[in-house]
Amino acid sequence: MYLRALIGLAEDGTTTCSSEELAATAGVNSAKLRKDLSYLGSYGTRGVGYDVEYLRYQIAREIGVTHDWPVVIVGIGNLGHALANYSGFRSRGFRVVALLDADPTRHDEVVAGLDVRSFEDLESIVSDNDVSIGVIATPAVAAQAVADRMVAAGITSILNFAPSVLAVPEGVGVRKVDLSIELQILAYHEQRKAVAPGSEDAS
Amino acid sequence: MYLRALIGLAEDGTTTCSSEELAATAGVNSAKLRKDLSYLGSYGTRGVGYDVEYLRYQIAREIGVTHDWPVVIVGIGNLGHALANYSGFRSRGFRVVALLDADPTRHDEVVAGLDVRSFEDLESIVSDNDVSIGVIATPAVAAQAVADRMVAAGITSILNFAPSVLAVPEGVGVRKVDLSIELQILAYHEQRKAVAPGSEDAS
DNA sequence: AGGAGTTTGTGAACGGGAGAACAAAACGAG
DNA sequence: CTCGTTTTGTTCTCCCGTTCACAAACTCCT
Ligand SMILES: NC(=O)c1ccc[n+]([C@@H]2O[C@H](COP(=O)([O-])OP(=O)(O)OC[C@H]3O[C@@H](n4cnc5c(N)ncnc54)[C@H](O)[C@@H]3O)[C@@H](O)[C@H]2O)c1
Ligand SMILES: NC(=O)c1ccc[n+]([C@@H]2O[C@H](COP(=O)([O-])OP(=O)(O)OC[C@H]3O[C@@H](n4cnc5c(N)ncnc54)[C@H](O)[C@@H]3O)[C@@H](O)[C@H]2O)c1
Repeated sequence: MYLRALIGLAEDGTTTCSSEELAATAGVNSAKLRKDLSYLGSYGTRGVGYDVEYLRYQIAREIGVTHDWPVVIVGIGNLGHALANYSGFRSRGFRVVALLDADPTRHDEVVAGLDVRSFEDLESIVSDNDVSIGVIATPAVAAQAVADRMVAAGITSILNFAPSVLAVPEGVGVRKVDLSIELQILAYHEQRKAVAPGSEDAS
Repeated sequence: MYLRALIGLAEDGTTTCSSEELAATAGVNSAKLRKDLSYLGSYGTRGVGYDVEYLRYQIAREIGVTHDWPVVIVGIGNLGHALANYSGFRSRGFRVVALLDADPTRHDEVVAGLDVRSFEDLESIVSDNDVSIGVIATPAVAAQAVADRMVAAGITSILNFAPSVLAVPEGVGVRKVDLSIELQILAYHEQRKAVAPGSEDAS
């Protein structure tokens, strides 16, 4: 989030910023921001603030997005199409190297300049491109099988959009994005507001 | 997550389950699950476990998804199309009542059985359908303006896919889904694995 | 050079979630 | 009816993220 805020500030021509400004831009408390940044090193100047470009590079280096990460997307349905066409990944250090789908009727298609390939090609694509990050956008029933195959092929980080709990070996990272649950959380707070007006907790 | 796990168990024909089973299905610790459920009430039977159907209803009621929530989606680009076509929302208690876009060339289109309408129609749609939840899938630069207008129209919960920090009045709920940040978190752990093998923290 | 004004970096207090552990409750067998 | 078994509900403790508050460090002005 700080990296994103810094990129925004840099685009606006800001060269220097205080922890207060940066925290406001990122939407967090300034003490938290300073403490977070202090874990990376002492990149600020007391009485002055942080150099936007310098701090931006330092955070990017720490996160590991100074070079591009190759990514494969599996499941080129509604969501897979959107992800493949999303330009934001490219500009944030990720490069989609392949789109895979189990459905042979999809293999003719070209999406975002890449042709949809067979899921069978996973292993060769992963080893040829040194891919370590995979995105799962298949139906929930297929997600575990896809994940198993990804892990076997050498992928060690998975972003899962399917609403299912994935079991993976130790050392493999998984993050889950579950849109229905996000909506349900909103609905819960809505209901609370309706039931107990005045005592709602706006988080 | 528990609700989803319960639905899965119910589909498999399970009528009763222990906190241990349910926790394993949902991917959490059983003590945490019991504590979470205890906030809703005492719906289990000691020595037996939980009745799947009963607990499912109780959780759905507590969350507020026993009836459908109307939802509007603003920004029918790549992501908006995917969301509009997603059947999972409907089956989890959400009903997309309108698709809005500022671009007039999109207004001819029909997506998922709904025609894309002008953003100008927001106010009338919200009041006619009693909509309280809005989804933002526009570019980041437009997100704040869209949010302001949503709030003015009466929407009190926003799910934001644009990578920007939204400022909203007290009492309005906002949740953010940021796919790039999810990937960056994965990349960070990847880099740590590469730099310090053996000391990785698989979360 | 020195003092006033800023802003960082960090120690200390706070709050809350997560897990271990156990008493209370339900059930079935004898 | 009683005892043993199972499983919940809850307490207690630990740990970690967040925030406050302040000394240290830097700039600028006189
Ligand atoms: N569309 C959305 O906006 C949205 C929102 C939230 C969650 N999701 C979740 O994302 C996932 C994908 O959603 P969608 O709407 O794109 O579904 P979809 O049905 O449109 O697409 C799924 C694709 O996966 C492919 N597939 C199926 N099994 C496969 C396998 N074993 N290996 C490789 N590919 C396989 C199918 O051929 C299809 O092209 C689902 O789990 C859904 O719940 C989607
Ligand atoms: N496509 C993805 O997979 C993806 C992934 C992550 C994040 N996002 C984010 O989601 C948002 C949408 O992405 P996208 O790929 O669908 O972009 P897109 O450009 O394909 O679609 C954006 C749509 O919003 C409409 N729009 C623009 N300004 C508007 C306004 N003021 N009011 C109403 N509608 C407006 C445009 O006409 C367009 O149809 C972006 O903020 C993007 O960063 C997208």
